Amino acid sequence: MAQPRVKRSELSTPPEFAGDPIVWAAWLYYEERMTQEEVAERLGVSRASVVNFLQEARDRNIVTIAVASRHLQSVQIARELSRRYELNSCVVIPQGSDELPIYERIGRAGARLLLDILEPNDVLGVSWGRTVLSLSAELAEAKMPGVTVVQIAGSAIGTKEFSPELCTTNIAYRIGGRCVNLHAPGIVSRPDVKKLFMQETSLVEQFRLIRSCTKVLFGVANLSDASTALRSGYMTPEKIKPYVKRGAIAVMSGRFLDAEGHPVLGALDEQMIGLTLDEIAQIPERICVAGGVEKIPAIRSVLRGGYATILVTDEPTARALVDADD
Amino acid sequence: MAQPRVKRSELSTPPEFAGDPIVWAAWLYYEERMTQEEVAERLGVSRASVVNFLQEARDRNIVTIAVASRHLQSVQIARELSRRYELNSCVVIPQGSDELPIYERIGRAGARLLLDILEPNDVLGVSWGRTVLSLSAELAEAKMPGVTVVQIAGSAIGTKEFSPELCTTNIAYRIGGRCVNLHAPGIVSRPDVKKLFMQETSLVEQFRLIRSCTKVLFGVANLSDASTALRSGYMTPEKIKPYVKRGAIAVMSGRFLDAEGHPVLGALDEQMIGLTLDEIAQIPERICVAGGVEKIPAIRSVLRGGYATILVTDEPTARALVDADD
DNA sequence: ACTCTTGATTGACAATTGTCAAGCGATCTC
DNA sequence: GAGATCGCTTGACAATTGTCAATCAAGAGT
Repeated sequence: MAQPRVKRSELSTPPEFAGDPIVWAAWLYYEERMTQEEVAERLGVSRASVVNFLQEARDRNIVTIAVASRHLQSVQIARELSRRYELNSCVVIPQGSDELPIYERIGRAGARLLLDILEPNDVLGVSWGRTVLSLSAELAEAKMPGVTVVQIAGSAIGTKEFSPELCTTNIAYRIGGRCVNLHAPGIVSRPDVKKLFMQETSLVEQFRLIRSCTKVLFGVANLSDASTALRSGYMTPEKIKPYVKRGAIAVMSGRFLDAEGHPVLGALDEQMIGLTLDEIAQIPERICVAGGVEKIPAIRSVLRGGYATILVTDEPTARALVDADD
Repeated sequence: MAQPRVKRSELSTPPEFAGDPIVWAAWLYYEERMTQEEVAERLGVSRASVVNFLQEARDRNIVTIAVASRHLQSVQIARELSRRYELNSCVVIPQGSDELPIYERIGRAGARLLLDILEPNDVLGVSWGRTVLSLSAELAEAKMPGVTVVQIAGSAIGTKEFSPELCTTNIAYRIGGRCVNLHAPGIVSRPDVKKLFMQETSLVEQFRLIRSCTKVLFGVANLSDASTALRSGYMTPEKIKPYVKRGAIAVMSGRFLDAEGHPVLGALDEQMIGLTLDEIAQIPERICVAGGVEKIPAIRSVLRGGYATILVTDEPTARALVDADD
């Protein structure tokens, strides 16, 4: 039954068809449940090659393997969190291998969830940060007709591997939607400079769009430890000092919150270009992706303030949030 | 590090949360790439249980594993078929294990493709048959906003495990769309009975909807061998005799075609309730799911007649169709 | 014509995964 | 309350899968 074994290079294989054995190996293995040995025989290569084909098929997203986010939402601890903080929905990922940093693991769960809840013609506001960037990188490709992705907070300088725009462009590209970036810094030097920027017609239009967001996606940072905001030079310790003095412990989308979830306003707010906390709270569906024990107080603050309708986090953090007494 | 091993039944596990360990096993194994042993340790159960959990997770579609249909379309033989018969797209599945019947394997590929090409607000016409039924059973659950699924050919009596309505209801249920079944037999006893039926307001409305289909899905049957149509009592040998005499070799959606792909009309056409071939040809996107060497002449006839814009078939059949001389 | 480099392929071995019969405990029946 | 039954769990073994260093083919450079 087995065909004679031929090396791939001996077959007349124009380069554009080189994917064939990979696709077929994937089909036979994953859909028809043949063993790798059977696939190898059918394709006329060694089993080791089949292993390589399958690896490449996964890498190139020819096969997709994903845990449906609605099932993560039905996990007990997720339900408890939803009830406690009146969330529309909540995803809790189990404590797993520590090989990947927590924000990548949460980013992946957030990516699955985002695809499940995005609807055609949504306008998705996107803040920026480490977890949001991970989410954008983990997103599977999918066609979501008519979706617009807009940046809701001005940019920081950006390091080699991280620029704020990457969050929006990644997401927009993968879901095949329109991408609208804010062409403005997140913090300008003086309040009057902000006014100048905000009068620019392009920014006026962008803000009109931003205020029509149907969903928004953001992370949360601590003020105490080295967050992306600090490391990226977006904020400096002296700039945030007055906020800390007045009780600020958390930052979301560049804005400050105290432990109770109340906004902490200050001079800097008049220099920031991006949605305010009040404006974010107007958006119907607000997805917060954040986890890790060090962020617990900050996340609690966001939840108490009612700024999130959906939370994606990890198990230890979720337990701490449920156990917290108000 | 390992938690003490506790039996699931010793934990306070209200039945509605019984899925928890299954969901988490799935996440840890498939998303975090832990080994089953690590998962077992983390969950405090034996590895054998993890195997069972993962099995159940797959069965219950908590994890989905699927080969993207657009990659099957890029396979060489599929491109050749597309060029040869001017198809918009073509999916060819490789010859695999013979454990599953050919129509189930093609049904699965068709299911993947359907999800890829369905767009919001589509009106999908669905014929009925063995392969279409398999497709409907293999379809993954997904929300396709605003899609309507309509039956385009009246029903036959239906056997225990197969009723024509199942094709439409399955598809509609899984994509979360509206389901419109034809409440009429596929073949009535006399032409004047058909006229009476067609004047019924409910049928008039249904046919108006059917004629607005944006996509249509159908199989093909041979006339020579025992097709579903014959086995289900929908047609009888004596009824189809006149058609065979005049060259009919294929049936699609209850209507007859000759080897060249030309319609073969006859007395029976005036007793059939359902779309005519001409009406089907008006629909913009026409998906034909059919395979198996015995169906080659019938499929070729459908392709020659230009009744399909998308074909889902298997490799040996595809090769035969490409090699055929016109 | 020879050698070097690159990238795909392979066989042999190690690790992981699937199977299955036996075990265990909860619940039901008489 | 003994015994039967059902469903879930487990340990041990068998089968499958992943790894990796060695090999091979083809093209580039001298």
